[in-house]
Amino acid sequence: MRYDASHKEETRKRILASASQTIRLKGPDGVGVAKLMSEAGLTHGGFYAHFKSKEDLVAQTITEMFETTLIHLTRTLANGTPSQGLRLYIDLYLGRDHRDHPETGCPMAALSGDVARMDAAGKQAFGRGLSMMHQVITEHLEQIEPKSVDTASLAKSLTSEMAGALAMARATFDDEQAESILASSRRAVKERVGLS
Amino acid sequence: MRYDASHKEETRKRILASASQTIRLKGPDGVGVAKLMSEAGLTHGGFYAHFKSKEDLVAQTITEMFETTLIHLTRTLANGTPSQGLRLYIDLYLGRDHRDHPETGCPMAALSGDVARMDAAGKQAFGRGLSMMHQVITEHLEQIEPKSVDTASLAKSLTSEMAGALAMARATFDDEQAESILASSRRAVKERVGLS
DNA sequence: TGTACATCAGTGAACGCGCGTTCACTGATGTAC
DNA sequence: TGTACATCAGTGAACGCGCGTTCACTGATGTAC
Repeated sequence: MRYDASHKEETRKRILASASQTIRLKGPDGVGVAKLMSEAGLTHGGFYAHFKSKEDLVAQTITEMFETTLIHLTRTLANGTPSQGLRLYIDLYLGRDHRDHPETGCPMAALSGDVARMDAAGKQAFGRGLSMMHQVITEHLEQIEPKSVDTASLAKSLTSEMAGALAMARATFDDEQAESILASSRRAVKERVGLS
Repeated sequence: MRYDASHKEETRKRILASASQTIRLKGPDGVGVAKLMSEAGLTHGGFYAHFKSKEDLVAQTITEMFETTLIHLTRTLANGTPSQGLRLYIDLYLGRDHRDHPETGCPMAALSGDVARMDAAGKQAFGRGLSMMHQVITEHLEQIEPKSVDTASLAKSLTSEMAGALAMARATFDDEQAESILASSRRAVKERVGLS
């Protein structure tokens, strides 16, 4: 059973990758350690060789989620001109596919409520991710409207609206209502960045 | 131990009132039935005389929360002129006090993530509340800018931004970052409704 | 080259605990006679 | 008016279960001699 030097790290990454999906889907309190380990093809006993506690795992998955989300954000924004890239990101973020797939989607919309109830580690991971999202969007906005009074402030406001709209759309049973919430923010966000 | 006709209903309301606070504070999965009952001065066994299941209780508390929130919204908007009322509501909603007290605050910011993972009853209660919030804000916006192209759409967009900003502010450990997120949306929301 | 031993990622039984839910019971009071 | 009984909100013991965490163990392989 002895493995090469990188094996343990690979296993840790595998646990994180599957946990980050299940946690977004069921919530941090919606899955147990045993389930998370079995999804990674392991038994629960080995968990504590990789993580200090379940809380630690959750904080680490939050970091993971934001890393993946940031890569996706950067790639999407790079499609076509800065304006085209931004339009695409807005449509994807506030689209039906994203609404229906929290497991691979933005952690801001999926987990902010849970993180608000966590202690330091989780909030710090979330805050770091949030700050990177804001930064990437701020820099992108500067390419589009270099004269905006406060691009950083606009980036935060837009991010909050998008995450909020997605969270609201997911929290209603009425499909039409959900779509109308997303459509309202799709329109408003585009208008606010001069894409109307 | 026999009580008058209204006693049972009063007890139910008392359970709902204390549960609605604890559930916003700890999350639906963060408190058990026994704790919720003891907070209402009762023992856990009596729970099922009032509610079909814990899920049922959670759905009913969501309705409760929105009712209280709507009363508060309506009262706040009625302060001074329509513009003054709206300004006050924005400042209170996106203020430090609201951020620090989810237990008496807006259910949209506190519970949307959890509701997204619930089944029909919870989502329906949330969707109904959301729809009433949108309606009250739409009607208020019409008093301020009767010429806006689509007041209902604007109301939804603003609501999403405010709920999103509050949720983000609560999910970071860094006080300055949280304040900056709230400040960005305070400014943006006011600007969007012509209160700058 | 062949043997003995150390390493350590992963296993699985076990822990105490709190969960949601059920149910036989209590006992104060309203109602029937 | 006085007694027997029905009602039913609330009690508390008990249920099976899954939770997070601990720990003695396994066993394939690298290393020492």
